[in-house]
Amino acid sequence: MVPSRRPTVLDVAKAARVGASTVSRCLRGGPYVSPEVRQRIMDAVHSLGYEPDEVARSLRGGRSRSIGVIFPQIANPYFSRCVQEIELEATRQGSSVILLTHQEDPDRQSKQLAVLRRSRADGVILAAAPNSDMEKLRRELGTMPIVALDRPLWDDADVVMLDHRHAARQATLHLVQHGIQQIACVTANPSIYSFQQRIHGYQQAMQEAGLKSRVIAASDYISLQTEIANALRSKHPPRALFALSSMATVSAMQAIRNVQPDNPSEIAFIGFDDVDLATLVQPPMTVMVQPTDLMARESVRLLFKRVGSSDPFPVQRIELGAMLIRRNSCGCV
Amino acid sequence: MVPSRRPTVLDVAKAARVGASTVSRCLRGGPYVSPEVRQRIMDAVHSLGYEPDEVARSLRGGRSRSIGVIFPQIANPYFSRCVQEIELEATRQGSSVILLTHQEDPDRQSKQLAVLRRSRADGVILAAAPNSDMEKLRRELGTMPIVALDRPLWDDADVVMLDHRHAARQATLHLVQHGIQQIACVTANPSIYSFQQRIHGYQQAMQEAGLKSRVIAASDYISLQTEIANALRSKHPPRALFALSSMATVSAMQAIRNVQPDNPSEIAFIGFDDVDLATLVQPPMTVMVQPTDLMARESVRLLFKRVGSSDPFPVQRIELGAMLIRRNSCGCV
DNA sequence: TTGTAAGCGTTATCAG
DNA sequence: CTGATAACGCTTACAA
Repeated sequence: MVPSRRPTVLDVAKAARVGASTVSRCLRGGPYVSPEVRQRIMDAVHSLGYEPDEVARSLRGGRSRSIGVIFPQIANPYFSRCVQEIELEATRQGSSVILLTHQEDPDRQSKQLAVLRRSRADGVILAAAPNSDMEKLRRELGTMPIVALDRPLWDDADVVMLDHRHAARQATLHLVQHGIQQIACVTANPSIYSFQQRIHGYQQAMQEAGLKSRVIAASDYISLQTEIANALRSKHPPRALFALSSMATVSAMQAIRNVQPDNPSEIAFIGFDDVDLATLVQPPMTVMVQPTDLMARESVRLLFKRVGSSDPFPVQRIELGAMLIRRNSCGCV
Repeated sequence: MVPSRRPTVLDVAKAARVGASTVSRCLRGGPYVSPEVRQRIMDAVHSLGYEPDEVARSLRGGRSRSIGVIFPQIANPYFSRCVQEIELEATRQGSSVILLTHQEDPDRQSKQLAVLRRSRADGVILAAAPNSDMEKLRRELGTMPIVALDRPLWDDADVVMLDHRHAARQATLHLVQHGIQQIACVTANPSIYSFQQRIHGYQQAMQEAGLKSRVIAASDYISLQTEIANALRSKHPPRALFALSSMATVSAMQAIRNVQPDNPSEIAFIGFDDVDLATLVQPPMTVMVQPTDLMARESVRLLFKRVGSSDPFPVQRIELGAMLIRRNSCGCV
């Protein structure tokens, strides 16, 4: 009878009347196996339903065929798309994904890194929490290669991200070209790198245009909305809003609707990251979209290149451009 | 000097001048360790920076402290929220999440299950692909406990899901109560269980009301939109649309806009799952929302209960209710 | 209370 | 070409 426990190489070896190492060699496509023996082994494998045990493999070999992904959170159009694409690419490469979130908290991030170290992840893709202690983080990585996504780490760490500054500058300039002068920028938690850079890009564009910048920030959805509404009702209200994330986009749209229910197009608008119904609000929303899939895929590929080759190649810092999808909220017709 | 390789129990044992098993016992909070020895061990652990190796632990102990999550896809408001909540709860329970997608393809699903088996996942949370061969799936699980999410498996498998039928029936009835008679239901791929059930719920409500049902289905975003537009332009167009998913929601809204750009509120509308800008389209969108976080959390808890206790307790089939968020698109004022 | 030794399932090494 | 054997790092009997 078939033993109730999972069959091991030894069971296969016994059934095929060969040694364990021959089974191993055969299974991993190694040479030095006579066709005849190979046949016997394969038969045994199938009849026993043998499958190699990844855990034992990892212990023996060092490689765990899994990569860690640590993101701030997942329920957000940008990160969820990244996760999807990473999963697809990792599966293609025969690795699995251990998914962890740090919720923008460096301490939680440390814990999650420890999880990956202890489970011997082959590498890490990380969108780091703000105020991370980089020296510490570097140590916490141990020997795991890392690729930063969306937010860079230190100088000689691979990173794949948007050219946040440039993207924000372009969006702002677009608004300027529509002849608008009072342009405010609205953002969630500005201690986050990507938002910081976008703020800089916005400010730079405003300065170039000789305009005064105005940043509206708040860390949660609701208070951001209130802040924006206040600004809109103030003495000198902004005539255009540039939202730096999908969360800020929703807050801003909400605020506009509350303050200006009858004529929302009075206030020009550009959002960041495409949201579900962007085409269906009135006026249809102009947005900066990131090449999310590309970024995610590249980060995985880069990571696997690091994992694969022990001799290091030059650091890669990939900064991709965003695309402005012009609909009508910006003032375009 | 500290060895360059990661320290092991043996290094700690040596440094603390005790046996390896004492270190192990001490670290896992076992009894039978004198305070004095414990101190020496702890010191050694800290000075060496020792961390137990999960891989070795799994190999020895059977438990891998990781659970597998197989979803159709992730870039979707419903599943991404589920993933987020599952990650949070799993982390709380000291396990990590291996995230996999099957893209509604049973073959890919089989492969992903194999991944989990081979990496000895402690359990699986699965939203199964349509047309899965349940007998096969059951075998493919091996000894891993499973909890079905969103879509059930076989009779004696735990499941946490929406009462899809009831939810759809309620939404439909709500439309009926507004005095509308021509109500069409629009859905993506109707071979998916949850959509099937929602269709049944819709049909049941229509029948109860003595009305004729009409289901508009297509498997991709674009063709669904075309189908809907055609229906809307037909001889006897529906006067209300009930979309069964967020994807269908977007298609439907798009179609309404294309056909009826000036007066979108001519066509009543209820969507499924809250989308980003649901409050901001005109008229604000009425939607059925699922208790996503609760469902995700419960599925993890249930799974861990199964993993923890070897003696089986009764099968749990948890069906939660959805909530109708009444805004204005349904006809409410 | 503590230490020794035997695995867990694989694979690399190195003799046959 | 093939097969013992020794790790990989940990835990769990079983002895001491």
